[in-house]
Amino acid sequence: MPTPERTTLPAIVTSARELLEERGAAGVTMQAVAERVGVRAPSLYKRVRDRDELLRLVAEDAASDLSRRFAATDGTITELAHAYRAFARAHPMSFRLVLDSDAAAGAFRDVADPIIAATKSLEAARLVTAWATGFLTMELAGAFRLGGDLDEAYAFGLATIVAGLDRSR
Amino acid sequence: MPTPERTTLPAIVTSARELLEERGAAGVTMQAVAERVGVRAPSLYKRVRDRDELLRLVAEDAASDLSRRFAATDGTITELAHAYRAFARAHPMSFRLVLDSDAAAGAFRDVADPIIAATKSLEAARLVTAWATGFLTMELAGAFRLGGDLDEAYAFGLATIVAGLDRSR
DNA sequence: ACCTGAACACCGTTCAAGT
DNA sequence: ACCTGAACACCGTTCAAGT
Repeated sequence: MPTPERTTLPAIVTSARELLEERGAAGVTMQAVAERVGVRAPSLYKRVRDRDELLRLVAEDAASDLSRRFAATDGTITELAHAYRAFARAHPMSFRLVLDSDAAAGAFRDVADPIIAATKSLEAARLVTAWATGFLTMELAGAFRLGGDLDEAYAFGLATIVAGLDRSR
Repeated sequence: MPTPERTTLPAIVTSARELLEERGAAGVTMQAVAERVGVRAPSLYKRVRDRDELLRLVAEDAASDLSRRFAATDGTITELAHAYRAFARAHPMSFRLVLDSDAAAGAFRDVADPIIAATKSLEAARLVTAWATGFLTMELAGAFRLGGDLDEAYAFGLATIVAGLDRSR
């Protein structure tokens, strides 16, 4: 006799992502997700193979958020860089999860396109993306300990890279 | 009646770091470390407050490795960037651990100095460090999926940044 | 067809008891 | 003074039994 579904995959992913931001990756336990979604932990395994797959789905959800933010800009490097930083600061744990190798499997695919379009070169896109990713990783990790205005530092970095790209043309 | 010490803190940190590289951060369990060091898990708590502190010590150990590599260069940006990449590829898990916020507490301190010395400016040092850190994070995560020679991409990035820095002077 | 309690293996950590 | 077995709380995961 069929039983009504008491939850859905999207609800599970959403709850997991909330827990990720609230308590960090270690806080995303199957029990906590299940409780938030109104079900017992074993039931989650009807929708998700295991915790690793759930985290991968969360990473993909975050990546699609980011590409939506990119799509909402005018497509210039400056605005893309701004949107990237806004995303990282709004969802720091998601940002870090997306950078995690296991979770990032395909998450960066859609994200890369607008940057390549803006820089008109794969090499240039990689340079800008690597710089922004490293800057934000270090900013979120609190690795910029020597003072200075981080907004300015971000602007300076972008301007310097753009200047270097112009010169090499 | 005193008991002879059956292990030491350095031995524990070394074993933990080996396990980190062999099995990833999740493989660094107190039991695995204890076994490798020839002791039972509860004994580790005589030398280390908890697993988090052990991981912090491992991160500091890795960071001091890196600054030793920096000290072995001639101090130019190019050589520093090269040494950074060589370290990341030789110890990918350690590299990622050092970037982890909890573990990186003070790990980056010594590492930053030679880069500031080479670029002669805090802003420039941050730009170069952010770019290299992001590049290596993405390289290790397999995020550069669109082909191309990564050695060339790394050289191109560095050259472009240096050109940009020259121009803005 | 989905949900659950019970169970298993594993983990971090504490602590009384051994030497 | 250090080491250990036993124990506790917690976690991911499986599965037979319920509806």
